[in-house]
Amino acid sequence: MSSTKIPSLGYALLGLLQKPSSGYDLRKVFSSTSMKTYSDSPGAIYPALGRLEKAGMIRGAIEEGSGLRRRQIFRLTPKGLSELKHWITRPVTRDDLVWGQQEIMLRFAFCETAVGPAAAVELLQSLETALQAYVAALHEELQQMKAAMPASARLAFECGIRGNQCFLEWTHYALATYEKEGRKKGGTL
Amino acid sequence: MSSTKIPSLGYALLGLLQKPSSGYDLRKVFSSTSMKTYSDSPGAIYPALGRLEKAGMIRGAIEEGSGLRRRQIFRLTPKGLSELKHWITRPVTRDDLVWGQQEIMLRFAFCETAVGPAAAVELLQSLETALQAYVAALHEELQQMKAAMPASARLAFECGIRGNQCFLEWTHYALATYEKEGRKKGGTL
DNA sequence: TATGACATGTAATCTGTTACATGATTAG
DNA sequence: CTAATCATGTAACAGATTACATGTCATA
Repeated sequence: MSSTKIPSLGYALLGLLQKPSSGYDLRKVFSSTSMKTYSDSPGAIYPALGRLEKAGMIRGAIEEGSGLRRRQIFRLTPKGLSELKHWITRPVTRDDLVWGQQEIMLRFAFCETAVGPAAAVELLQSLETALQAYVAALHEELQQMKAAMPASARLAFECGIRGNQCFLEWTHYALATYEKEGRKKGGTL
Repeated sequence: MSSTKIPSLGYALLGLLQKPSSGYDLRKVFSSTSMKTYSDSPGAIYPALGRLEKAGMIRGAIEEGSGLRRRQIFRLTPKGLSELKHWITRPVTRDDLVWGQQEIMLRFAFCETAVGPAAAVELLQSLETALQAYVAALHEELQQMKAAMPASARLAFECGIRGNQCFLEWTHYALATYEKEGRKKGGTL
């Protein structure tokens, strides 16, 4: 629907802004904890927030009078929440896998709070399907090329296959976890 | 030694140029096979080759008279080979792990042909050490945070841990493979 | 009053993406 | 002759990195 392309960092910010935060808060999330893959530099985050605000995805309000220096607190707009949901719920493609789990995991991590547990299960199923095909294709590629590769190159390739296989097993584990949760709460999937 | 910073794509090109190739050859490597993570667009590769040539890492020579259109074949210079070796053999840091296996695997894949099998074993050992510490740290972080996380966020975190654990197991497998190779050839490690 | 943490931003530079432009050679 | 493939590039733009600049507040 919206034609503006949002880079990965933008979606990370949208997801985190489900809880209203200042730019500084967001930087701390990126610099501490996991998510260190995203830059915590102000030169990345403040311009990104500016772009999101201009696109109407978030709205900043200066927090007054709380003693400290002026802090601008950003919140998701309805449009921003909608965009976040679209990004999360779209099916997993081969390209998503080629270009690293990073972004898929971000989608999954935000899924439950932004869309709901049922969407998390759907995302996992989509991921499972895509991974099965991808792992099979990688196996085939290895068979065709392994004769012409030096040992280290072959091992590096095998590492990629194992990583994706591990990822696939994780989807089973995650689905089983949701099934258990579902039974406990008696929800309809 | 050399002060110019080379981005990941630059090292990928240096590694591939162990076999002299044209820009077009390199693009095909990126677009087909694995390594799809690197862009195959001419706007990325030709400028990158130009920078490497200006830095004295590679040298291009126009291939004449072979019937086709002029093709420029690039070769590693001694300086370029030295830079490649330095990049491959430097110890694996925590940051290398945080920022994805991608680049480490590239180093490993080129290791055997650029430096030799003994260096591959050293790289694997360095990687193993770094991974053990990293996995332990991730486990600890999970323990501290799991109470405050929604299920999907916790599962996403666990996915990261499992992935690194799988990666660690791969290093054992790869080391075992090299040990076997070493015994077969009677080399001294 | 000086230091450090809080908090926000800008400017220069580099790299990558997208899209376009060019030209040679080969297959139909 | 025309289209596709080989082969190389450029230009405009978006986004990230790095480094710098600014200013508040608490505390030692």
